[in-house]
Amino acid sequence: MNSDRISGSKSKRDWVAESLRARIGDGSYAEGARLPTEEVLAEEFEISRNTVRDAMKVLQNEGLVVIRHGSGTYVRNNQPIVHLATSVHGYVDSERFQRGYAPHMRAAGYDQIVETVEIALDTASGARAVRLGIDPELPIAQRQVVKRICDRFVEGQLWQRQVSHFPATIAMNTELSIPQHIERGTREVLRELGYERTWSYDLVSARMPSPQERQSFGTPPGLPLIVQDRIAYSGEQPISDIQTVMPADRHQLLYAEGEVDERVLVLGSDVTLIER
Amino acid sequence: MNSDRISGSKSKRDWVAESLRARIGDGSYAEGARLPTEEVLAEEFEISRNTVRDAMKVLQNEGLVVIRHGSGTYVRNNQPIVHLATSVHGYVDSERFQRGYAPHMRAAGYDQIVETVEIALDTASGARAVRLGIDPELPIAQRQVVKRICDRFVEGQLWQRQVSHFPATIAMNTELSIPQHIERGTREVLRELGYERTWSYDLVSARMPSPQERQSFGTPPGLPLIVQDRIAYSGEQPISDIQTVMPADRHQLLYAEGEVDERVLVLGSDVTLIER
DNA sequence: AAGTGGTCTAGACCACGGG
DNA sequence: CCGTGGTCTAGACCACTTC
Repeated sequence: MNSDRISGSKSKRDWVAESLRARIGDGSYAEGARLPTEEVLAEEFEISRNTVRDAMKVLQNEGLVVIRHGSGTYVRNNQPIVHLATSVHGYVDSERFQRGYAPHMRAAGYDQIVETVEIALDTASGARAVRLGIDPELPIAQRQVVKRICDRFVEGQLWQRQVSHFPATIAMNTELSIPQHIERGTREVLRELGYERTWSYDLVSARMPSPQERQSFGTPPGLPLIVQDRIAYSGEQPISDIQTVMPADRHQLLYAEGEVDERVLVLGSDVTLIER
Repeated sequence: MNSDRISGSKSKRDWVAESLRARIGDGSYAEGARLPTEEVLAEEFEISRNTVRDAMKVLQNEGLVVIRHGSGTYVRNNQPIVHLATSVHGYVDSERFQRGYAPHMRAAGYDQIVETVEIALDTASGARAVRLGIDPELPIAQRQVVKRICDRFVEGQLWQRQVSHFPATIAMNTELSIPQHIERGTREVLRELGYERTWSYDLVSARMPSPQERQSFGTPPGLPLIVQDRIAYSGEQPISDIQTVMPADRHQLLYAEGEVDERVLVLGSDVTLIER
């Protein structure tokens, strides 16, 4: 049944992982199907259950399987949920989620799109201070920023988190420092305050979540987060740093040169443009 | 010494991981320093070595420590090598690395920038076929693509890998299907072939590397890859899908609305623009 | 209640690196 | 060489889901 392990060539763990990987690849274990139990596999491969578990962890970290406590180990469904897109010519406003994203998600059959807003006063330091045009060496009192945390829930689960930072000199004692949804968006509020956005850039990176983040997002181990930082300017003055954190299995970013047109529709119907 | 574990509140593994995390956080274990051996920690926490190892794996997956076989476990150095940027208005050509990136890396003190080129004939399927405007249902013979694999090495280590796909109808039997560096870039070759780029978009995602990729890149466990796909068009005809895969600890993508100017220099001196 | 994965142990032995 | 982490085992018991 099993191609015998060439003794010494690799560890049992890797041998088992490779065997299972092959079975998943050729469809022996179909998508979504439950794998044999650890005990059964241990017998089949004539190794201890602990070693089977090690192999399972390898597969889990590759995102091939999902292990469910008390239930079994399943071949991970291909993540067809790829979507979300943002145009560099648009503006990822901290609270326009409802207008662009939520309707799309609802159309896709998801309900219960909830958005919560929190406010915190924070001190900018390091890279974020620099991006907001604040000298990180200044005393704390002069490095204050208003932090707006916007959590988007889909079906009761955290879908993405957006943390916006505004220099306190701009946002303190304005609508921006009130923990309440702003229907017209923070960009408009900034404009009314005399800081019209004239330029912006995005920084995109990826990292693994902390244990708390993994719990918040409900993501399996081995799933990275995409982090997008959009820094906006009014002339030479940085006015906001909007950070969006998204699990990589449900999000993909789209950046288009010039106008986004119907050609991107080849990607499928799941392209959402936030703000044009 | 240790804050006693509140029995039952959490697993020993998490308790130990948390303790070590705290020590790393407050500097008890400095950056780059070696942690006590697994055996010593097992004694200190009065648990078995296996459980210590489980805790170590947790920390490793968070990117906090690096475990070196035969040597010890070390607090991971912060990766200050963040950089690389690309402008959406530029064109990430499959081989312009030398002109934009290599000089920058050399200026930063890195030497030995090597680029290798391989060619393969492949069959497009699934999402990639769709992006290249090829019906995935067509017979294999009509779904052929020329695949150009471009590996960039820095100091003998794989730094990033670029895999370009061109429809075979365009690239077959042209300079594009010869495994040799193209100094003027593939964009120019396409133009000469009558396919001038008129539009493009990027898809950015992140995922964990496969075991082979981890080995190629020499990255530690728990480090994701950033994947950028740039799809270029000539009119309505997709002409290339250039995929760049980069470890997330050494790369960050920069997308700017309008022209990139000196304002991004606040990010530091490590901003490289590939092709304007 | 039965079944499945999660935690933990004690110990043996292997593989790698330079304390 | 010695010390370090890596692999593997057999088994006990716990936690979760419901096959």
